[in-house]
Amino acid sequence: MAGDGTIGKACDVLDQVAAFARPVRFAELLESSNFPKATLYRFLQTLTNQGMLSYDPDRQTYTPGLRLVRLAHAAWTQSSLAPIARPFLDALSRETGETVHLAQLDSNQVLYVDKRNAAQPIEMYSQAGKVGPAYCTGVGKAMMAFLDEAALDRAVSQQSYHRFTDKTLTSEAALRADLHLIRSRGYAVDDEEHEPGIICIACPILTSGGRMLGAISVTGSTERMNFDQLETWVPRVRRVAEQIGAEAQAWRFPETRPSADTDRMQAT
Amino acid sequence: MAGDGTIGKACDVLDQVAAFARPVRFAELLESSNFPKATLYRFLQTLTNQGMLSYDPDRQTYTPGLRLVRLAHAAWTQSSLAPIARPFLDALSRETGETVHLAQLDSNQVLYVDKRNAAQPIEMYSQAGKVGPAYCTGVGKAMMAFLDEAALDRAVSQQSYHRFTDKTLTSEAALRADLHLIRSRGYAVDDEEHEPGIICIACPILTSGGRMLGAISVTGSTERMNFDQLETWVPRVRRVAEQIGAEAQAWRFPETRPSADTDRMQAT
DNA sequence: TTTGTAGTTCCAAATAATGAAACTGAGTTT
DNA sequence: AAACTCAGTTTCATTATTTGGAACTACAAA
Repeated sequence: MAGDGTIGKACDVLDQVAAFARPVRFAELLESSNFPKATLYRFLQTLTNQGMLSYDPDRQTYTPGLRLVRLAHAAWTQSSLAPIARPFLDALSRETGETVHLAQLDSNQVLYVDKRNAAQPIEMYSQAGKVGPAYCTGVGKAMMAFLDEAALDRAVSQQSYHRFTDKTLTSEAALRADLHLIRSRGYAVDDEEHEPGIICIACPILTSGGRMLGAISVTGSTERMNFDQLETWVPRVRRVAEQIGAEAQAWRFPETRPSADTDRMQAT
Repeated sequence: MAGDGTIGKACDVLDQVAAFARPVRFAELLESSNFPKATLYRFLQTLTNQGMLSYDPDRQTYTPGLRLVRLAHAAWTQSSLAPIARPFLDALSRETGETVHLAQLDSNQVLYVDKRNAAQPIEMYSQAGKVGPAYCTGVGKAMMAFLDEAALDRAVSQQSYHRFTDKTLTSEAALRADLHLIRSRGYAVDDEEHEPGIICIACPILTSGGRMLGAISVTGSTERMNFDQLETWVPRVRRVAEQIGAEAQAWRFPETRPSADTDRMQAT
């Protein structure tokens, strides 16, 4: 992808290891990368040494390392969005009784940053950190619709347009039209475009200056409800999104921030 | 710390940004680093460009980037421990009704990888990814006790020995003695060594070859229970630790692993 | 023993990182 | 308005690091 020097290459290697959804051997990585043997080898050494990768000597495999978990923790708690949004998600989840998501845009994909699940208790990293397509999800479209022109063009052109269901929008033109509608209306819907039976409404989170920070959504299933029922939540979701946006903006210069991390650790 | 070339330096910068528990300006970073202006500047550029950092143009501040969250998700799901341990933690939490932790050792600190909270619902990243001291926590001591000699020496010498409470072990000698006991007995206790009123028992997770993978703990408070009551859980915790160890080992070559990630996404 | 496969090390050539110094530009003081 | 800060950005000759073909090792299978 990008190639800013040594650091860029190292990041590529990290992504590659992460892309295998399992512990991976040197040879496999070598095959799927353009790096020469020795070069890749040294990268793996260095990254392992740094804790960015972890190496299992028994099985001779690499996986993404624990240091990433540490750093991601910092990313989450320092983010200008997730910690602020947390209590709002709690409330929205309680009120609606449905699944609630907080997402941000990361290289034109949807990255789920937090979640409240209707049924089960929250599931740690196996939820947050997950990525999904932008062109066929509520949060994805809500976010793209509020990008500035240049960024929107880039985003639209970088979608895969894979047809997940009959209703998936599979062309730039169709997506653009929907985004236009979303922008004027202020919220996005996903009408089984990603998964059959799954519908959702989503609102963007914006600063007063109009910068798009992320999106929140409420998801339902066609088995339990129809679209009209789901759409009754739109005003509420929009208000919550506005509140989050306002609070996020308010932390202009936190100086001392009431750290989302300060909750008693009590862990031993 | 370590300095393997450009990559090591880049990782240092990431850590530095993460260490400020808030969005941080260029000048602040410059002050707290040894890098010359231009060098640091270029690192920040590149890392931001790569999504490892995120830059807020409004406030001119850097924070750890979203790409880290994505990568950490992969680290968690691909880890040979966390996904396997999950159902066991659920069970242990249900049975004991107490707070349960899964931890791994990361540069001789305790890194909490998963958690079940007695009272409240789970708290996302603000829990997993957190780090703590090893010399005065149950999981920390349980893990150190089962390191090989060289690694143990290193670990013991790298603790800070800050006195958190009256009961904190504050010397290498005292810690070594406790670790010796722990090793022979098979479990560790934390008797208010980290926080007053907080007690805990912890068992290491080992492969059959004796490699230490992590530890689990059950935590209680002196207000609700005494040590004897808590220690009745030791056999159970030990058994769970053994089971996790066995399963972790069993995934020698998963080929297709029943991915902890396969839970229906249903997110839009 | 030979052959093959997977991983590791070497070192001269190619490339990228370095950092002092100069520059910019928005805001402030004289 | 000119001079001055201060925070951030760019330049470029020098320096240090990365690079990768090829040679090597270790082990397993034929």
